[in-house]
Amino acid sequence: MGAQRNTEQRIMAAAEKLFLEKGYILSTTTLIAKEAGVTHAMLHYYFRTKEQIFIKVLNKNLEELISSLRPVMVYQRPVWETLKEGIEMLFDFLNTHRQLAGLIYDVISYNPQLLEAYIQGLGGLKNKMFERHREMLEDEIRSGRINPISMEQIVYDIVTMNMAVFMSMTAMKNMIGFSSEKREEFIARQKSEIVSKIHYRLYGKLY
Amino acid sequence: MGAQRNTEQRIMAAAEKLFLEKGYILSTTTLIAKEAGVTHAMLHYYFRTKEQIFIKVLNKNLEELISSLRPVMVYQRPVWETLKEGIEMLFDFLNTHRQLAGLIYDVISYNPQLLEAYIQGLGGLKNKMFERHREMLEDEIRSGRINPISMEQIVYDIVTMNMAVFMSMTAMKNMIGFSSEKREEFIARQKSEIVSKIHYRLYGKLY
DNA sequence: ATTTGCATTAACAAAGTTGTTAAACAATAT
DNA sequence: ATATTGTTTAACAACTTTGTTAATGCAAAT
Repeated sequence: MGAQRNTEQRIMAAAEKLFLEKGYILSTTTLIAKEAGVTHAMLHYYFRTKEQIFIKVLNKNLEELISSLRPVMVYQRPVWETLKEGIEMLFDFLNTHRQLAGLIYDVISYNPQLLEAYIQGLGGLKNKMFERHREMLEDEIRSGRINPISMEQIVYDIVTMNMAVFMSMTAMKNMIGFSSEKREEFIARQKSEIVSKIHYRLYGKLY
Repeated sequence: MGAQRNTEQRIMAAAEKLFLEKGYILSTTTLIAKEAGVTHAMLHYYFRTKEQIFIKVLNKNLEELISSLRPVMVYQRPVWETLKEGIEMLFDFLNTHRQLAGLIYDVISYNPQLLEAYIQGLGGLKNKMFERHREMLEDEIRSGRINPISMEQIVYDIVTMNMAVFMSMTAMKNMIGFSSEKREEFIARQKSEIVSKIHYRLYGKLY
C-alpha cells in the first residue's frame, strides 16, 4: 500500500460538504479534490465517476434518515402516535441536516436520472415499511374516526411540508434582512405547525 | 438591416423556456441558441452575456408578478381583505407560472450573485408598496384585533408557503407514483389552506 | 448601383469539465 | 533487499462552456 491516510474518507467528506453547499452541478470533481487536498485523479481512482460519489453521499444520508425513522415505524402503535412521532423525527433529522432537503430538490428537479436507482428501490421499501400502517389507517377511516385520505397523500404532505421549511431557510440565509434569531424562531414554530396541520386534516380539529 | 425576423424575441423565449425547465446552469448559451434556431453568437450579440439574458428573463417575470399584485396593494382596504386577495393573487400567478418558483429557488441557492441587483432594488419597492399596509397592520395589532406579528414575517410566510406548493409540484412531476389528477386536487386544496393558515395566525381562529 | 449599417455566421480562443494512463512512489511480505 | 501491491501524481485527451472576431449577407437610403 502507498501513502494513503484515509484519502477515501477525506474525499467523501469533501464531496458531501460541497454537494450540500453548491448542489450537484457546481460541485466539480476538481473542486471536491481540492477541498479534500488531493488531485482530482484520486477521486476517480476511488469512486470511478462523479455520479458514483454522489450516489454514495446520498446513500449515506438516506441511510441515516431511515435509521432515524425505523424506531418510530417498527412498532404497531395507534395511528396518531406513529404519525406524530414520524413527523417530529423527520423534522428533527432535517433540522440536523439543513441542506439535505435543498440538495434532494436540486437533484430531483435538474438531474433526476441520478435518482433512478432509488426510485426503483423505493417501491420495496414503501411496502415493507408502510404496509401495516396503511392497513391501520384504512381501519380508522372505515370506522369513521379519521377523515378519508390515502397513505400516499399523508406521506407526501408531511415530506413536502418538512422539506419546505428547511429549503426556505437555506434560501433565506442567502438573502438579506432576516436575522438568525428570527430564523430559529420560525423553525421552532414550524414543527408543531406541521403536526397540527396533519392532525387537523385527519381529525377535523386542531391538535 | 440584415435578415432579422424577431431573432431577439425568439432567443428570449427560448431562454425563458430553458431556464424554467433546466435551471440556470444547465441552460447553456449553445442550448438556448439551438432552441431558438440560431447560432449562439447571436445570443451574445443581442444580450452580451448569459447573465444579462437571465436578468432580462427574470425581470420580465417579476414585472408580470408586480403588475398582478399592484391592483391588490394600491387600495387602502381592511387588512384582511388586502391580505386574502394578495395571497390568492400570488397563488394564481405562481399557478400560471409553475416553474418560476423553482427557478428562483435554484438561483437564490446556487447563484445568488445573479440577484444582487434585485436585492438592492427590493428595499425601495418594499417601502413604497408595503409602508401604508404596515401602518394599518400595526394599528390593528395595537388595538388587539390581530395577534402580534411583523409585516416581514407575514410576507415571508406567504411567499414561502406559496413557493413550496409549486416547487413540490415540479419535483413530483419528475418522480413516479403521483397522478396528475391528484396533483391538481392537491394544488386546489393548497390555496385555501394558505389563506386559512395566515388567518389563523392573525386572528386565532380558522377562516 | 453603391454605399451604409445592422444581422448573421463560422471559426477561433481560453478556460474548465470529466475521465484515463503511464510512471513514480511507499509500505509490506518474502 | 527486493518483489509485490496498492496509492498517488502529473500529464494528457476529448469535450463543453462562454465569449470574441473577422468576414459575409442583406436591406434600405442615397
